[in-house]
Amino acid sequence: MPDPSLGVLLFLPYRHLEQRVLDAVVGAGYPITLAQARVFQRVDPGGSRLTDLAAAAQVTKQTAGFLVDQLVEGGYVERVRDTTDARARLVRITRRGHDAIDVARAVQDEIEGEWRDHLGAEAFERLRADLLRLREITDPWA
Amino acid sequence: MPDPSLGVLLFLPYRHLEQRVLDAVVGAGYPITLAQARVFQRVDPGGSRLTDLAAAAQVTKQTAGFLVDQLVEGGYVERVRDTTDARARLVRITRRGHDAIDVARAVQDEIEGEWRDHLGAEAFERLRADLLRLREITDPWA
DNA sequence: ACACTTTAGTCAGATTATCTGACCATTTCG
DNA sequence: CGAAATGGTCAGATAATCTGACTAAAGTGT
Repeated sequence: MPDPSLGVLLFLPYRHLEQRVLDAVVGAGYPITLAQARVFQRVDPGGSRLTDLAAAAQVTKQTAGFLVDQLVEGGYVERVRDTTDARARLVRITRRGHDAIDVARAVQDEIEGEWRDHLGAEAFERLRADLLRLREITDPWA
Repeated sequence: MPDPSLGVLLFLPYRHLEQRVLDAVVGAGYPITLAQARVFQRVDPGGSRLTDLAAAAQVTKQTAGFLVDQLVEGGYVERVRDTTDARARLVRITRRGHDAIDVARAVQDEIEGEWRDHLGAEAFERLRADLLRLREITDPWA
């Protein structure tokens, strides 16, 4: 396959990372699906509203609600009252959720280390910086 | 959101690109779903076996077969005999499929142009080169 | 203060994508 | 040749996602 598109080039390492992190988290005793993890990843440390989660994960609020229900079931998050708005509730990360995040972060650091070794520290930091700049024009939330 | 992970940083532009390309292709009169497109994207110009498509797209061959059926239905690909192996068939891109690809490629070029403008030509080429190197250790097919 | 509009979230039902397991036909290899 | 591997399909189950309709609370303008 000659000259893969930038889209594919972005996707390949993304999927590699995602899959390895997911495998590690599940393997460490935190069963979770990919779809659940994609929402979980977006939960703000201070708690998130369902609507915001849905927007960030680019799914409907129904889908987000469905997945949050499962995350609650798994013990990773809890729903608490939003004292500032009686319609809303906040999705908040539990202790167990934080434990799972710790596992994820460790694997992520490990993988980033591999990438740094392969590219060289300079190129690695450059890559990160370039991606951050790209985010400015590709992330509606940035 | 401070300091997003590299995973997220890779994902954001990827999704942006994918969504815009998909919207354009569908808008140009080539209805296709995301899942179908992800398989379609992997069809080799010379034709691909289902098993290879499945591996490249990281789905089971049943799923790949299901999606290829729909691509055939949409007129984007056809299944032809593989003269070298009577068990196999080749998935081959049709004329209509190539037309759809032309639309996709045009949008993709447009987006890459935007990125190049934003990052500067030098950084853009660097990014592409770094991602190519990253592919060496993240793509089982490279 | 009251009607109107917007926002947060849920309920119900349908569709799409995906998997596992079992199976058949053909090819490859000892 | 016979056993094992390979390419693919069939059947059935589950996961993820959507659209549409709805309730309740908040915000807005006169």
